[in-house]
Amino acid sequence: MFKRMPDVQPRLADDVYEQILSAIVNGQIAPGDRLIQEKIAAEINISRTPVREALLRLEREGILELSGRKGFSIRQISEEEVRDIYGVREAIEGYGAYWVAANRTDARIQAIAEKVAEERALKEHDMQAEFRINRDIHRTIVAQTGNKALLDMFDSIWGRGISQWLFAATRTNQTPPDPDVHDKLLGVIKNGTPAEAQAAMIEHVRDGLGMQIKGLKE
Amino acid sequence: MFKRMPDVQPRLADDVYEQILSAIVNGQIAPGDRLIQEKIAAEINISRTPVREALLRLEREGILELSGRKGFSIRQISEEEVRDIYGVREAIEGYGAYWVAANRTDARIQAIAEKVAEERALKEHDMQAEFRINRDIHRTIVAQTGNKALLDMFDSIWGRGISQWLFAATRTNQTPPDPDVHDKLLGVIKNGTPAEAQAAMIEHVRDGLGMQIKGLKE
DNA sequence: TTTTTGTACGGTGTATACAGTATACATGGT
DNA sequence: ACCATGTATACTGTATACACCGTACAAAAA
Repeated sequence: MFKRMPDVQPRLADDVYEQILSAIVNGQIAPGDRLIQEKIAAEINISRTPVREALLRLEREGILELSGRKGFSIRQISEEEVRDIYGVREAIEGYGAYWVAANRTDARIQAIAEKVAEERALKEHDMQAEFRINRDIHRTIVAQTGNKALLDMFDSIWGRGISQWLFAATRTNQTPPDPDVHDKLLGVIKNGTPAEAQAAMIEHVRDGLGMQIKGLKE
Repeated sequence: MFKRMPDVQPRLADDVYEQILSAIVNGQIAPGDRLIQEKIAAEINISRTPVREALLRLEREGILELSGRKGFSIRQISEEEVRDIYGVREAIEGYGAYWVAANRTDARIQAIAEKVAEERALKEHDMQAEFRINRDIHRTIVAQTGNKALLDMFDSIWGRGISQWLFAATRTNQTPPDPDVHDKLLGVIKNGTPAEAQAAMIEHVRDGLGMQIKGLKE
């Protein structure tokens, strides 16, 4: 009763972090835009300190970069880095698929199936929505392992690709939003051996890399 | 000529970060010790700001935690978290071993062999030295992929275990520093199929987990 | 014009100052 | 002795102030 005090006092920096990140995902901040500490601080009526903390965190996560004294901006990543990121995804998500297939449960399969259904039900096909649901599906698979550290890695590696993903996706928007692909993947996780599930996931990720590179090259 | 200006001006926070981290690895900071921003700042004659940035980063990386208003301290992790960490290691390092075996090169094998030799040559068997060389071996394997993102993940996940590892190792210091284990692993990477290399690495990591848990339980 | 030099400005990094709150300790009542 | 209450202290989090330096632009020299 009387409401419990939270263990750790909230930090403005966390808010700012969330706001900036979702602004990137929503396309309100584009590559090339300059993020100035004081500007942001003034805009939301707080001081530079928490804003700075948020920006530094985003920098460390590879999402932003600091260009000399011209402020922060979305980091442009090279093709090699994209390949690297997808390599990590193979490692993490492949492991996740393996684990889920090895520790199969109705509840776990169900959780994933729900996300896939969400994708199928998706009406608006803007890139941001596509991105989110796609990430959610993959994230849900990894989340089924119950391994928090693994999920952290997942979030970390997906954070890096954000802007690039959206950029490439916008270019090659012939990209069909085929939920069939995910259905197939789910099928293997549901019925295949762990090794098969892992292989299917890795192949699926590789396909994504192909798209990405194609979008980058044009 | 005339020396080049570094692209980005150095930050005191990075120094502080390194210092605190190595102080942890060297055992100068033990679990339970309280890290107070002002104290640290005074000790190295800088202001609280960069110290705070370093501490926040260490907190985000799961190495430190903030306990109310009692300052930061080394984060104690549960057995479940240890298991999680080792799961991630299986994913990342298993992938690394697979990759190296699949893209075998004399130079790559050599680089790893050198580290293993270093371990064998090790004279002082204090826990910190053991920890470092062990990590270096594993890190070198992953590094051979040339995948920077993967290496980041490696560093990230190893950072979390530091204190726990040292703690457990100190307890069960019957732990023999057997370089044979790593030699065997290297052998599989050198001569086996990629799948075999991956399996060997995963098994090796699992053995490590066993030790860790044992040390934790006592 | 073109190039150099000066200068104001913009932006980060660091230091300091302020506010708020949990913790610790002391004090007094029982 | 023990518990409750008050009060000081010790931290963190946030705001503000200062220092420094690269950039941009303007003015002067060629």
